[in-house]
Amino acid sequence: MDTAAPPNFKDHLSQLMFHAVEQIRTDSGIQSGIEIVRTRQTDHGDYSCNLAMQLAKPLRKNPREIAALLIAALPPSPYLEKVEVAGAGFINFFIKTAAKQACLYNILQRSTAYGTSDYGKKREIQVEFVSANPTGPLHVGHGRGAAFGASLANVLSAAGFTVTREYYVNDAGRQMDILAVSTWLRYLELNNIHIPFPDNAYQGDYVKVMARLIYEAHADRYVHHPEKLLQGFPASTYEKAIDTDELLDRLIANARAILDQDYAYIHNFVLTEQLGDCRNDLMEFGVTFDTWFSEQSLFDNGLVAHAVRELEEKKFLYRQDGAVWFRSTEFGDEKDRVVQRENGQYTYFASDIAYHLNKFERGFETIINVWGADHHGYIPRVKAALQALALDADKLNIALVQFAVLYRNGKKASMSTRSGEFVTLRELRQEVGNDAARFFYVMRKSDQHLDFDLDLAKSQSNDNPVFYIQYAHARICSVLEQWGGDTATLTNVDTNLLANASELALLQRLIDFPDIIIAAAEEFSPHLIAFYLRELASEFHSYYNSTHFLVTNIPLMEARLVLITAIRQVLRNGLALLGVSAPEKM
RNA sequence: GUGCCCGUAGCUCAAUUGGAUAGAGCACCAGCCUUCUAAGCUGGGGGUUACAGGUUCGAUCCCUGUCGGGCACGCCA
Repeated sequence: MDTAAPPNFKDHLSQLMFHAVEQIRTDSGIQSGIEIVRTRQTDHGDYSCNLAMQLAKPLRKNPREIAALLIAALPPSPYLEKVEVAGAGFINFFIKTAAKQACLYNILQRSTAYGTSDYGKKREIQVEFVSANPTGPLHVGHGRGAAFGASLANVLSAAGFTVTREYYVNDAGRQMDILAVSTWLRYLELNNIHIPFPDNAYQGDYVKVMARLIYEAHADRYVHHPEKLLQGFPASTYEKAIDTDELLDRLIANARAILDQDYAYIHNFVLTEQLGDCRNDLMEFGVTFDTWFSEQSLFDNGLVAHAVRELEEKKFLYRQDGAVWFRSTEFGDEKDRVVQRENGQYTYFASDIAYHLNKFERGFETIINVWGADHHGYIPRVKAALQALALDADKLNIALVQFAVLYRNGKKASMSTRSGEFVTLRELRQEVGNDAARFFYVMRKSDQHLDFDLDLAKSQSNDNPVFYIQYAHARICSVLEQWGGDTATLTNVDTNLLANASELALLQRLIDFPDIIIAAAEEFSPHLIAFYLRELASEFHSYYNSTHFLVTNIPLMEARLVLITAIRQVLRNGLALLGVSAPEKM
């Protein structure tokens, strides 16, 4: 067989078509990148091109006629069996079986690198995802963003982009102050000082755990004049204000004043604790980051003030009702937005402008923000700010991820904190396992609501797509183990013997893998990988049931072993993109 | 009320972004294990792509309207 690795057939055909177009019409206006698609039916060949139909109007000619001209002008190719005009003017390409068979060695040789391409030309892409406030454990909603973002980043990287994975840490805002005060109140309780706990402070048990850690390490070291905490709030009014923001803000202000330097200790302690927990949780989930970007650093380095000043100089700010507003309506937003409050505090939006300005200054060619779908209303104002700063807002892509709804026993599992049903990502992972969680989260298009069936995710049955795919991998491992040889020795095998319909279909499926990765990268759609793997596994299981591999005819056996070894490799590589393991035994 | 997203088989979802006869999995019915893992396979029925128009060689996809569902509309993050 031919030892030279065949090219990507899509790219190859696209180039052939480009040359053909140049032959028949030099002023066609077509530069390159002529679209070639896979066909759905085998009698339409392997690949197809609709260019003739698109040229029908400008050339004022019958599309079938144009197709015939294009085919006649096509440069010769060693990989093509035949080319046909079909239907309304489709050009259908049939690839030589030998050329497809030659791809098998390419898969084995490239091993874990098979499927990767240089499509992205090493262009720099940043994917920012999760970015949950470090004020408590990650919940199942964050889980989908984590799984989606991690898989997307893997896919982009495999498609040849240089990817930076980033987590934006909201360590500067009011929410962190609320957590610090909540923890201090719990700590005071451990010191037998009981102040009614506000309804809108952090209620979770993890707050009590942090309080106990401080108590055990420092005893009553941080008990300072708790009576002053109620300043401005006599007991009678306190009870009434138990669920108001005014009370919370007063408690924060008083705690800062009372604790002074020690406030920073508690604030820093709870931040470190929660961020560490979050990082461990994600690491166990197979989700890692290159950069943990601190919101506080934007303030410390003067970047927020800098960004606001830029907007000021460009005349996009004005003062009204004591606050400073950004004229985002000039760029299509529904209303203008406050960047600095009446009390002098910058809004979250202000630091976000600085953050995005900083992202652009770091030189990324594409920036992807993975956000929960509930943030969609926030997009116009961020893009407006970028435009106001004379930046190319189209470089910023927002991937909205819809919520996941958990189902147990066919019924919605409540997600409220009180119910005791699971709310945290960690509990989900413990119940269904990391593999099922990672796979189920990306099994649907990200902008679709996800019904997460807990019972299905746990079930070890053919209904469970994760096990179905992993089972295909384990079956191959089992066959190869019983064969007993080393797959690395399968180098002089006559792959021409792989000629029946299911073998040819599997070959083409394996050849599709790099194109699937590119499509998933282009469309920010890792679910395409999940669907692809389901189909590959399905075709393999069918093949397995119809064909015996370990036959006495040695050349035939070896040819089939080469094929299933290649399938195993693609299953592994695909599962790796999704962060799912490929067990050798099940 | 205004804006964004969505509506595909009984259920959960695909459909190479405007292509050829709209596909899978559950569920239902009928079959396949003394042979490499039955966590598997084979066959069968199931559709006016919410509805009504429009654009063109061609529409699940684009435009308009209606109905239905979700989300967002703060000097919160």
